[in-house]
Amino acid sequence: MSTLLEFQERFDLSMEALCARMLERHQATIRIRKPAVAIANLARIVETTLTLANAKGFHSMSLRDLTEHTGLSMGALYAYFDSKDTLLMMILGQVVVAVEDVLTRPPPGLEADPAARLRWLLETHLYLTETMQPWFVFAYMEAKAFPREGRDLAVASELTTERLLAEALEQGASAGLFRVADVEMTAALIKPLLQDWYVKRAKYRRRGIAPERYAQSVIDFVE
Amino acid sequence: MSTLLEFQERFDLSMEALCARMLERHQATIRIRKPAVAIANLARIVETTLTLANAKGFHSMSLRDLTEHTGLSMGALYAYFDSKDTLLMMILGQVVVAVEDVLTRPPPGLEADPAARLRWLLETHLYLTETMQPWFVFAYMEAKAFPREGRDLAVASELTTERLLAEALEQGASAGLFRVADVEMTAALIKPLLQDWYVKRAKYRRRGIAPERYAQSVIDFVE
DNA sequence: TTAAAAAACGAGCGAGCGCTCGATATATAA
DNA sequence: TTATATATCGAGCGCTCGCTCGTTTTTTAA
Repeated sequence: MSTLLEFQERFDLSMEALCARMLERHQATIRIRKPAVAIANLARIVETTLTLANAKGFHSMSLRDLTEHTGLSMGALYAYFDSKDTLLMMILGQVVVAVEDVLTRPPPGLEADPAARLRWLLETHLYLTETMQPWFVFAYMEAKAFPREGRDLAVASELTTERLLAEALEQGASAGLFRVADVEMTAALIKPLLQDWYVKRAKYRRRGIAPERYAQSVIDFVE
Repeated sequence: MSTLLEFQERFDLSMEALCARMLERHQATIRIRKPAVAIANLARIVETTLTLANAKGFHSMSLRDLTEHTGLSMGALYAYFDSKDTLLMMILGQVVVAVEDVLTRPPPGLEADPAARLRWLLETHLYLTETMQPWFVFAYMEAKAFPREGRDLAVASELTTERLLAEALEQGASAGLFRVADVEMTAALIKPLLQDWYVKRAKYRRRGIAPERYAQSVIDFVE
């Protein structure tokens, strides 16, 4: 059992770190040559996009809104992406990469203990989505507006998470530790509990529920 | 314990019935005088709007898309609503009315049995959202794009559902029937399970899970 | 100090949007 | 049949959108 702070020390998911990785992944399209400048402006662009898009939808956010709130001009924005859809895909891509990086690399020593493995998975998922909350809300809410390629990516990423859950349950069930009638169905019921944490974040904040507390509630609920 | 079919016999939630009620509620704005004509065209408009908006978002659906798929002209559409936002509000309003009609009127005899009351609530919620699935997906996904008035309505409707759940849990807890540490938290955790049914309907359909089966799973999970 | 490279600027483009309105077609009743 | 009420039509208006590109400003290095 660990805490959100411990998680955030292990993984650097700050806006700067995420935008640095974003820059690497999109060197081909980004026309800005100096990394320091590129990362700083990317951070402003992404920050603003997440705020505006999560408030009223990506499609309803115009690029003129974006120029106003970032202080960058139309032309400057297009040095960082070559279309509005590309901007969307850059953000979505970073969410998928983060899920890959964090969730598919459990710390060693968990293979033997199914209960601990499941607990680690639930907890880590909650801490990840807590740290990158606006990113995950964006990916979840804009999913249907993604271009084809992006929708496939989002669906694949969703399935990865659900498979990780199912595997952990399966291991516990065959070790005789869990009583689960239907592994897939149980995994399918856990997923919305994890999603609700970031989609309805305001609801839980209003009630003063900390991420550690929610993690414990979900673990209790599942066990 | 009842079935989806029994539910659908008790409540007429067919497209025609819903559009008939819609016509009553919007006599002031709808310029068509003959009910038969109005209901038939409303049905086509709403059906198409739900399909297109749920596929790519209400904002991305243009009124020209709507003319193509309904066979009605631009001018004809504006005999049924006076703005695109009004169309959105008409659909949302009908969802709210349906929730009011169905969920706040439990059959008599349940007051004494908290377990049965909770079971009825979960089951009825699932059957309602199953019957009006595209309507509920629409209300859920477009919520943030609603005009102010609409967002308030949606939030109020959400709270009603959560309060009904909390009340049922509360009654069971104080009767000593349920062991619930935190009534509000438990209600907050049940909500996403009910929502997942209609939001991710395709996932459950792919797995061949019937609404009765899901209802039973949620009831088991909760109990 | 100066010339080249890098970054930012923002008016203007064509396209598509929500919406209007005078003309037209259809149904109803005299 | 004719007159009136009802319903439908769709070109066109003003506007905002995503995006471009010639120009200007800032940074870098000789």
